[in-house]
Amino acid sequence: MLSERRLKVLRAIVQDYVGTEEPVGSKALTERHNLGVSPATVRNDMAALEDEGFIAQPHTSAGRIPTDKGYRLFVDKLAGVKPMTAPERRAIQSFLEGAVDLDDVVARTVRLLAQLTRQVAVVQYPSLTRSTVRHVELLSLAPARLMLVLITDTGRVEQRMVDCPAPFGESSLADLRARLNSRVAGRRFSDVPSLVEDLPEAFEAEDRGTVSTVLSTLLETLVEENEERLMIGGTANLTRFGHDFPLVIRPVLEALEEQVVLLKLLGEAKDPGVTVRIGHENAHEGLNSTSVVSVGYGSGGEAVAKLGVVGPTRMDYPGTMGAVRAVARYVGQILAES
Amino acid sequence: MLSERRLKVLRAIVQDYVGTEEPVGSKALTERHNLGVSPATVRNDMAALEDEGFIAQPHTSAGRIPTDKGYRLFVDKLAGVKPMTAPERRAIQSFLEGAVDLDDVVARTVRLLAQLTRQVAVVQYPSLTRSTVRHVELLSLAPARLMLVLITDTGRVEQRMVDCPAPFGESSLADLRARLNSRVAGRRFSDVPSLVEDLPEAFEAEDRGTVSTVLSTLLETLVEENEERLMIGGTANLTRFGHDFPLVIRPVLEALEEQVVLLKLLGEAKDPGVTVRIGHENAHEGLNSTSVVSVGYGSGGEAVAKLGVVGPTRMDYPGTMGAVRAVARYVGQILAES
DNA sequence: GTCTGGCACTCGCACACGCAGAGTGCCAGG
DNA sequence: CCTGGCACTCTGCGTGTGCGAGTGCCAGAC
Repeated sequence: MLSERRLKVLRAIVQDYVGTEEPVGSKALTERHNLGVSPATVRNDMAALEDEGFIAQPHTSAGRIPTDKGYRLFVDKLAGVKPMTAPERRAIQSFLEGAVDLDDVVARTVRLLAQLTRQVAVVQYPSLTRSTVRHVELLSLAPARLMLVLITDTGRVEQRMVDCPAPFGESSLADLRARLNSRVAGRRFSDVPSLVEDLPEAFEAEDRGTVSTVLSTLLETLVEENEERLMIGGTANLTRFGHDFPLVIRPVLEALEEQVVLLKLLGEAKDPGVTVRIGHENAHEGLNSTSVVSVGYGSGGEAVAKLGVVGPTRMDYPGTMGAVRAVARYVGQILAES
Repeated sequence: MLSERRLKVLRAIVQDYVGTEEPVGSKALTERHNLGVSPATVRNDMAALEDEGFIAQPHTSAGRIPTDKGYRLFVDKLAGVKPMTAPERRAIQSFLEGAVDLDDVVARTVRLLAQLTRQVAVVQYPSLTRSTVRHVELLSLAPARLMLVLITDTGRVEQRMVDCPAPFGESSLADLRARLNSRVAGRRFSDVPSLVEDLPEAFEAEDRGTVSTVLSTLLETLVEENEERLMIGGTANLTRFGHDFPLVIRPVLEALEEQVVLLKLLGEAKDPGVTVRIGHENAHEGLNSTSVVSVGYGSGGEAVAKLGVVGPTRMDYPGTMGAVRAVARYVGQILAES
C-alpha cells in the first residue's frame, strides 16, 4: 500500500504534467507544491511509484510522467469532479435554450462541450430503443406505396418507404393508423412488438399482407441499432494534442470517423455516473493514447443516450468530468421540456 | 503569351510536384518527361514562368513549386478531367445502391468521395429551397398543439411543433391537411407562399388563427436557409497534408467545423460543371492553402445541392475532378430513383 | 534567334561536436 | 525515515562543416 505522501506526490505529478505537458522532476515538485519534504525524499517516493507502475520516465534522467495506471488511480482516488461555476452554468443553460429542434439541440451540445473542454466532443442522438413512441403516421404516396413516419418522445423523426403487396384503400389506411396509434402511442419501443403482434387479424384478408409489411417495417425501424447516430465536433482541438503530431492524431481521426467504433465505446460505459476510460482501457487501438469521458443523459429520469469527450490521456480530468456532467444535466432538462 | 513548350514545362512541374511533394528542378524534369530539350533550356523557361508568377522557389537554389496562379492555368488550360474507369464506376454505383434513406445516401456519398480522392469530402443535403413538396402532414399531439411534418421529393423530412392560439378540432385538422396537400403537393417550395396565401379564408373565424400559425410555420420551415445541413468526412486524410503539420491543418479543421463557411463556399460556385477554387481564391482565410473542388448534383436534371472535396492545393486535379463529377452523377441517379 | 554545355555560386540539410542544464540514483549522516 | 551531497546520464541546443542539388549566366553551336 502506498503511503499518504506518495499519493500526494502522484497527484502533484499528474496536476503539474497536465498543466505543463512536460515531464516533472523532483525539484520542481517540491517548489510548486508544499509537500514539506526535500527533493531527495520525493525522489525516493517517485522511484517507488515507478516500481508500482504509476509513473514512468520517457528517457533516463528526465522527469516522470503518469502512466495510464497512474491516471486511473488519480481519477479514482485522488481527484473529485470539479463543479461548474455559477456563471458557467448560466452560460450552458442559455446556450442550449435557443435550440429549435432535436438536431439543433445535439449540434449545440457538441459545440458547447467542445468549447468548454477544449477537446473533441461526441454526442449520441437520443437512442430509439429506450425511448417511447409519440406518434406513428402513415401516408399514402401511391396506391401501393406508403410512407411510414415514426415520431419519438425525444422529437426524433424516422421515415421509411413501404411497398405494399396489394393496393391499400384510404379507409383501411385510416383504420390502421388509428389502431396502431391507440396501441403504441406513449409506449416504450421494447414493448411495441408484443403490442402489435395480433394486429393483422383485425383486418380483411386482402389487407393483411400490407398490414404485416407495415408492421415489420415499423419493427425494423425500432430495432435498427445501426441507425444510432451521433455528432462529433471540436476536432480542431486535436491540434492541441501534443508535439509528435501526425502519428498520434491520424488514428484518432480515423477512429472518430468510424461511428460504429464510437457507439461501441460509449455503449460500453455502464456506470450510471461519469465514466472515464483511460488510454489502453479503450478497446480500439487508435484511441490508445486518448481518454474518453462519457456520461448518460436523458429526458426523464432515465438515460436514453450518451455524450462525452475524447482527449489526450493528459487532460484535466476533474474539469472535464465536471463539464461533461453539467452539460448532460442541462441537455436532459431541455429534452424534457420540449 | 507563353510558348507551347513553356506550358508543357509548367504542366510537367505540376505533375511532378503533385507526385513527389518536393520542389522540382530542371534536371529531374528533363529526365522524367521527354521534353526534347536540355536542362539549361528548361531553366530559362522556368525563369520566365517565375517572372509571370506561375511558379516560385521556396528558397534560393531549390527547385520550383507551382503557385496558385500556376495551378489555375494548369486546371484551366493544361489538364482535362480524368474520367473514372469502368470498374471504378461500377464500384461507385454498387456502393451507393445499398442506401436505405436520405441520411444513408449522404453518408455513403461522403465516405465514397473521401476514399476515392483521399481527401476531405463535403456533401450538402439536398436543399429545401429548390426541391418540391411531396407531402405535408399534420398531427395533433394535444388539443392546442400540432406537429407539422414536411416531406420533400428528395426524401428529406422536417418537423416542427406548432402551438395553436386556440384548440383545433379533429375535423378542422383533417380539412386543413387535405386542403394544404391538394394545393402544395408536387409544387416547388418557392411557389408555396402564393399558393396558400388565401387559405385561412376558407375556415371558420375561430380556426383562422391556428391555420395562419400553421402556415407561417410551414413557410418558415421552407425558407429557413440556415437549416441547410451538410456532412463531412475523411478528415483523417488531412494528415496527408504536408510536413509542417499543425499550422496548416488547424485552421482547416476549424473552417470545416463552421458549416456556415462551408455552405457559403459551396454556394459561391455558380459554374454548372465542376468548379475548382484554388488557394487564395477561397474567401475564408483558413482555407488559403487548400483547394476546393465542387459540383452540383440533383435528382432530376437540375442541381439541388453541392458536393465536393477539400484538399491541399497540391492535389491531383484531373483525378479529383473526375471522381467528384462521377460521384455527383451517380448520386443524382440514386436520388431520382427513390 | 534559339538551344546547349559549362562553370561558378548559393543555399539548405544532415551530421558531428561540445556544452549547459535538468534530473536521477545512491550513500552516509542526522 | 528524512536529508544533503555527489557523481553520472541524458536531452536539447547552438555552432561548424561538407555535400549535393539547383540556379543564373555566358559563350558558342545550329
